[in-house]
Amino acid sequence: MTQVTPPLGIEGRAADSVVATLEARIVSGELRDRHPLPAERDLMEEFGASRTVIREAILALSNRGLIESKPRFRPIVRKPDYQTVLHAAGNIVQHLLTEPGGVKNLYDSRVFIERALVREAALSARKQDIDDLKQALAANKAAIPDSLAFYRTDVAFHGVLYGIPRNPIFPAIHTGYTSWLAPQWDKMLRSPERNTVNYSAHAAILAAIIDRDPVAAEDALQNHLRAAWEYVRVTFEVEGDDLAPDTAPE
Amino acid sequence: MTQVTPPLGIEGRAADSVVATLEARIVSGELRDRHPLPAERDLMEEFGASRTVIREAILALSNRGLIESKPRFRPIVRKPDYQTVLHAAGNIVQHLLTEPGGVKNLYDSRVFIERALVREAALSARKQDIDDLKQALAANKAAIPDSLAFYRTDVAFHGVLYGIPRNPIFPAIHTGYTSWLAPQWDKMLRSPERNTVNYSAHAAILAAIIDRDPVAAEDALQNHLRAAWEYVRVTFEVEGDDLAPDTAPE
DNA sequence: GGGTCTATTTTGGTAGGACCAAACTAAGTA
DNA sequence: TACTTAGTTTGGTCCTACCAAAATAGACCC
Repeated sequence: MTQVTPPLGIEGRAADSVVATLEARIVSGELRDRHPLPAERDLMEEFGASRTVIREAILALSNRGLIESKPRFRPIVRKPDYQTVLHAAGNIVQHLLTEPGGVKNLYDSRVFIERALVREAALSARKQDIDDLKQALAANKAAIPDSLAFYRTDVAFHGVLYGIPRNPIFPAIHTGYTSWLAPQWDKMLRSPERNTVNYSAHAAILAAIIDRDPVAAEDALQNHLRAAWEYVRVTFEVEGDDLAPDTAPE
Repeated sequence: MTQVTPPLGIEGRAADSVVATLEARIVSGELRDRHPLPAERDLMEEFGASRTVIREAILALSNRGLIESKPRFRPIVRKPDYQTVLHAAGNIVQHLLTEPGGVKNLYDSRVFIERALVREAALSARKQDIDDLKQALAANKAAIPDSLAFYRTDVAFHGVLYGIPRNPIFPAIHTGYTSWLAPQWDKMLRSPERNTVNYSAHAAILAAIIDRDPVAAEDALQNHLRAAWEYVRVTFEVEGDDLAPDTAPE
């Protein structure tokens, strides 16, 4: 009845302006991080929009990672960081991993990155970095009997490598890799024997870094990750060879 | 009035099941790529859900990149690929770039990746790769007088590097970099003189690759990108020094 | 017959109202 | 002060209605 339908011509969707405004408020801090979003009914009053539009906007923000929206709870504002980006990408990555060669591609990219990381570490790691690696390695060694703890220290050790470039993008990538590849990794059988092998590999990498030998570091890292891949591959017959994308007969 | 409110207890949001089903149909190909999605009213009949729920699901899929939804047009199905991931991340990346040091961080990560890429190229580029690089370089040279065309061939040259590992993730990363950094890049003044400098840098990189000299290739690449950064920095006083995040006074 | 203009039907976008159940608050009680 | 409970938000879902733009069908002309 009381249908006005404003301009609309150039506007596009009405929810977009709401999204943009809320987005700006979140990044500006006007809507504080970790705080709840105003109630939908308040927002619709403020924006003069219907609840439909407000909900649509909230949903969009939620899907973009700017808002954390649990089932029946008040949405929580999440100021975006490098972590958020990876989180947003996560959904789609899951699909890609199911495709033939998907896991291999992702793993290979990880190997590629980490090869460059250890090389960088060997060339320009600071004393602090070396100390961090030593500490992570020690924790790694101590956790050999406990496979679950070992996994955590394993991740932490690699995480130190991602921190060396002093670029927040790399730690985000690291958590991306670990979370995305975790499902594959979790299937892997763990044992103290296996842990010992991995610990030795870590030790070799660190030794090469301390020796300032980028080639040795890169080799050690590559051997380490390649061996790990072979281990999961032969154990579970994951798809994908060294180079061939592998024709998985549907 | 006719309110039933089914189980709901464990279900969570009703749209989720719709999202999951449509998601499965898209990846399975039942909903074909590049084809329009069924009408909302058809979907609500099929799923026995209200239009609200269907729209919510469509919006979610759209924000995840599985659907391309233009203002008033029928949504188009987009089977996810490595490109989609980057696209989905794009929105948030934009915000991060506005923060102090954001552009620098992203650019540095690009330098890091490409250093590793040219290194890899020098070590294991195939004849085909070399030929592609030669061809891209020739196009680059021919485009020196035309700055716009030069930019395109510039991007293409770097793109060849991203293709060498034969991993579809890298080309996706490349388009991510180019699209995300494009706004900064576009502000840069272009000129045949500047183009000549960049062309020479490309030539040096290729020469080092052909010589199978990874160190020289990496150096050439690093010099090239660092010079390019310096150029835009001094021209527009972009925030960010070599290491210091730099306090940009608002 | 093929192409162009027009009337009709579809379809997405938005509004507004209603209801439920879970979450939240506040009052009241032990 | 701590716990219970009644009342009040608030998010989730459904429904009906309407508009305008898009898609389609049909009439029309060349």
